[in-house]
Amino acid sequence: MPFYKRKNIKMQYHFNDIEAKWQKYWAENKTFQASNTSDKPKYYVLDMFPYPSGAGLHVGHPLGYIASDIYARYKRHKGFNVLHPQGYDSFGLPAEQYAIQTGQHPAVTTEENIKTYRRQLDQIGFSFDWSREVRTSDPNYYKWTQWIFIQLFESWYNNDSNKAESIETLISKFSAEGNANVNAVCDDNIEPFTAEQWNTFSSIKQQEILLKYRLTYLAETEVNWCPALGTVLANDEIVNGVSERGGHPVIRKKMTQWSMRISAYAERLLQGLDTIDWTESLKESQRNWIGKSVGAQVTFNVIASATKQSHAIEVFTTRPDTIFGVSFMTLAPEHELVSQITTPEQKAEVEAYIEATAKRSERERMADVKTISGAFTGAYAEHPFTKEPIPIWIGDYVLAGYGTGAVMSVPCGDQRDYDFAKHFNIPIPNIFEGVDISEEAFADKDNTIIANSDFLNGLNYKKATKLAIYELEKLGQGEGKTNYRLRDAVFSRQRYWGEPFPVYYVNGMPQMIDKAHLPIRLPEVEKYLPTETGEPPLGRADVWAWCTETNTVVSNDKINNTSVFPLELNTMPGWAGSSWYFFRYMDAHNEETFASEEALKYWESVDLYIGGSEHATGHLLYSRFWVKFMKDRGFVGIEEPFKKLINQGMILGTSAFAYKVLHSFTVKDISDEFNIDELKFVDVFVSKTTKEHFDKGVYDDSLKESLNIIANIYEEKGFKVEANIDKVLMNPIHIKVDYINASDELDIQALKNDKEFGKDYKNAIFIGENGGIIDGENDVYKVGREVEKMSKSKYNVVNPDAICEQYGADSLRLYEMFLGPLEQAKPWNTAGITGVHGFLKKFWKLYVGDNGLNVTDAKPNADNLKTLHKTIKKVEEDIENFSFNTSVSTFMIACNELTAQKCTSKDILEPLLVLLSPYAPHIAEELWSQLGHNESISTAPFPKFDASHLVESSKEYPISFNGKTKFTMELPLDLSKDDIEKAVMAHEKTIAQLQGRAPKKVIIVPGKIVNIVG
RNA sequence: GCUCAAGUGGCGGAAUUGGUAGACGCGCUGGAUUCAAAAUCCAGUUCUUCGGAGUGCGGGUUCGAUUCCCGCCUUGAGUACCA
Repeated sequence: MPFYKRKNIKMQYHFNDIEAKWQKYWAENKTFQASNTSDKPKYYVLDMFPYPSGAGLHVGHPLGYIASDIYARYKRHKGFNVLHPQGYDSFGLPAEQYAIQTGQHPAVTTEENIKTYRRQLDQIGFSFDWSREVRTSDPNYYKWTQWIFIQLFESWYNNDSNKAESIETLISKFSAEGNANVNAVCDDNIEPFTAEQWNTFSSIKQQEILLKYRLTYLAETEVNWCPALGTVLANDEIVNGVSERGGHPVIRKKMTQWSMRISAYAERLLQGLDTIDWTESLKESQRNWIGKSVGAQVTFNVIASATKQSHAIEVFTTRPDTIFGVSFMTLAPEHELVSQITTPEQKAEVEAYIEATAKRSERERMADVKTISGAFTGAYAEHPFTKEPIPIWIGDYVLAGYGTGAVMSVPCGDQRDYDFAKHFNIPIPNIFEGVDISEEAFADKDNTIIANSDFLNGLNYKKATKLAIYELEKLGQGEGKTNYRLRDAVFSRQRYWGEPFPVYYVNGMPQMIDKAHLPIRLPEVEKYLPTETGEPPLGRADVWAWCTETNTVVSNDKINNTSVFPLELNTMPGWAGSSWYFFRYMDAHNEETFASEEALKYWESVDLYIGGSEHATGHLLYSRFWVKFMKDRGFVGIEEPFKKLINQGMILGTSAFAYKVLHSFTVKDISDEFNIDELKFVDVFVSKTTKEHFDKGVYDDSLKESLNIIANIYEEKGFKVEANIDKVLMNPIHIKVDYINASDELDIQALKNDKEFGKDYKNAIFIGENGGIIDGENDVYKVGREVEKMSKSKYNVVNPDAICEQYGADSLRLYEMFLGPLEQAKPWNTAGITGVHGFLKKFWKLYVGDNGLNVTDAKPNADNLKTLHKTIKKVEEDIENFSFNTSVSTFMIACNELTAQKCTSKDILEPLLVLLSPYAPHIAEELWSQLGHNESISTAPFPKFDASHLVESSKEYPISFNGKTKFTMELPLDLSKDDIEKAVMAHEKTIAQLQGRAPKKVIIVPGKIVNIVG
């Protein structure tokens, strides 16, 4: 850089130097390290756990981090002891898939990715306390994930106390009184036993029984198996019937898996939603996922025939009030009773139907809701009240997995039953008073009056339901019941890169390894694929057996099943580590426990959690589940982990398109020999305006020109061509957004020099807005733009590194906030960043002039004070409301006003810096230090708002006629209504508006408006 | 289908309890400065037939509606035969 440009280097806003300087300062001085003891009130701000992906960050990722960072910094100014940590959810599929492809150990790639991630985060200037960093793949961390798993295994859910208890309490109940009086959440296939029986059961038998009660249990369950990924998936990992990651098909398969008895917590998870400050939409999706329905379980006895023994069908219904409307029953084709009750005459039909439905994939069944299908079993059930026979059908609209897998079909009150009845000509009795059911079912509970229903006649939904349940209970054929859609969560994954279970097997029964010997470290394997025999990747480990004598992991050869036993081959799912990480940040290096009691007590729960809404039914539900469990067992003191939660909206990309002209030519006189390569198109692109004309059917000069060019090229090569203008096509081609300027003009030279794609455009011809071939500066090429999801394939990804280099982190932070409301999806367009960058330059100039610091001890004037206090008020309100976009505007307005006022007063400019510092911390720190401070601005007190500076003596009243503002009038604020009216009526413009008419009414709201009606 | 959001200039968006619709910024237009460009600064920028009209559409409440109520349309997200 030449000398003359360098001489006042201190005077200019050199954001790169400033930002590097302060990032270094913060790191060296541990500015943001939070203490677990403080006189200040605590505040815990957390970002959702990032997975360190290989692609690094794009500008969409830091949006939430910037918002939470602003809030964290603001809270420090407000005198809080702020915990604002960051870490990595570093186990996961992508690293493993990469390992499978390249053979690289996932730990190695994960480490590299974390480095990139960290560098990118650091350059944005976040106030994270990195001393508390956690990584789920770190053995010192997953040691405690394993420990929590053991605690779940050692617990059962007691419905009487409505909480999880130690399994010991259950064992003592069993040995004292058997299981008759145990009210637990457990498997449904439990046989009753007495204390005597329990005490004589073998150890294995006892373990088998206990497994049915434990909060994490091993059971053969029907799971979602993804063959392509070679693993099972949880319900929330499947989107539209295919895997969320990769979009691979998923099939149902029976496997022995670890499961989490989250269903025990269904009601508490539902109730807890009312106590937390989350968005309604997020709570709603959790409510839907939990899917509570209140109704009754009813027993229908199957009418025994000569050949069949008696059976009973259990159904769940939310409408016991409609029990007299039952005209058939429907079982899921998979229902276990189907084969037993089907009559010989119907056997062939039923079996054919079951086979046909089994063939249909889950996806087909979901997609094809309209087709009605089913089969009659030939069997009849007896109505509990009328004792009439009811035909039993099977149909695939009844799901095996919900309720009891069987329904009492009330066609007059349920549209699906109605459609089924119509289709198979089953009678549709009407049990509703004054309702026409000739066209469709009547499902409106609120307006129901029951008829044709014996003792229920004349009752409404509520009363009839109650009475029906009462009568069923009297018969012993039913009871009130609440059902939840929420299923227990499968916890095993057939993967390598996850937490190993602290579990070994003795005679096939799982045994927990004692806490003292944790962590059980992930073993080495030579390949990250399942074994040839279909076992998970850990099946490849040579050293993966547990020795109960040395309490160590030993070589598999030593397995003797007396002292050395095989270890569990599955690993834990991605959500294991992320379900409790917020506790570890409180005390990240504790080796005695997952976090000390004092730390847990001090930090309690996360006060503000910011992240994406995609975790609604996964992470956010599982975390709540684990926290409730940990509270029950006394490990933590809170019921809900995240008090307030905000979902940041997605940042979309603004894709750029160039329009390639494609032409169909009639090639005349094709000679026998020609080189097909010479026929290769030379790409000709037309500018945006031409494309718009073309879409409207206008063939402008630029299009004609481009066709000429193409024709000429052919002619030069010896072909005669005849262009047919109706066959012209225009293909939009994605262009890397890096080469587009603020006016949507393409930098053709830069595009042609692109390392990756430049060669594709080397010979391309661009025709500009004015219709000529672009050669140098003669014309510009404009691209079309469209908002799409930000993705590599659309060439609209913007990397924050480039933004930081060109405009600085403070500009990036401000611009991300300036784009719009935090929670809304919004498009990114780099062009707009010049606005906030220009603001920062102007802001800098307010403090530093060509000759040094501008700031003086001059007394502020009334205008200066008004600007400052208006800004304090607005910025404070905005931050409290998470309306960060409007604060940025407020800063711009303040800067514009103070510049116009030529304000140099330190009394104004110093507090203004504190206001700005959460948003643009680097420039604030720099100017703060130039003002003579030796301490970081980060804990400077937030300026106090003083309303007295905003008091006005007059108001510019809008004078409106019939609600339409016509002109304004400056009037003193202390004027009475009458005086205002007089003054307004005397105004010449009022007289002109009224043209002699007398107004019907004059509305005056002092300090607001005047409205003249008439 | 159901649930939840959201529809305002060329674009991102603002208007916090009903009270001057379009703040702030981008882009655009014109001007200053410059040999020139960048940068910077100044002015203008909803539409308009210059009467007005105007916040997705149609009604309503009100002196007054982007804001409240009713009905519809569109877009996005989630969910999907849940008995």
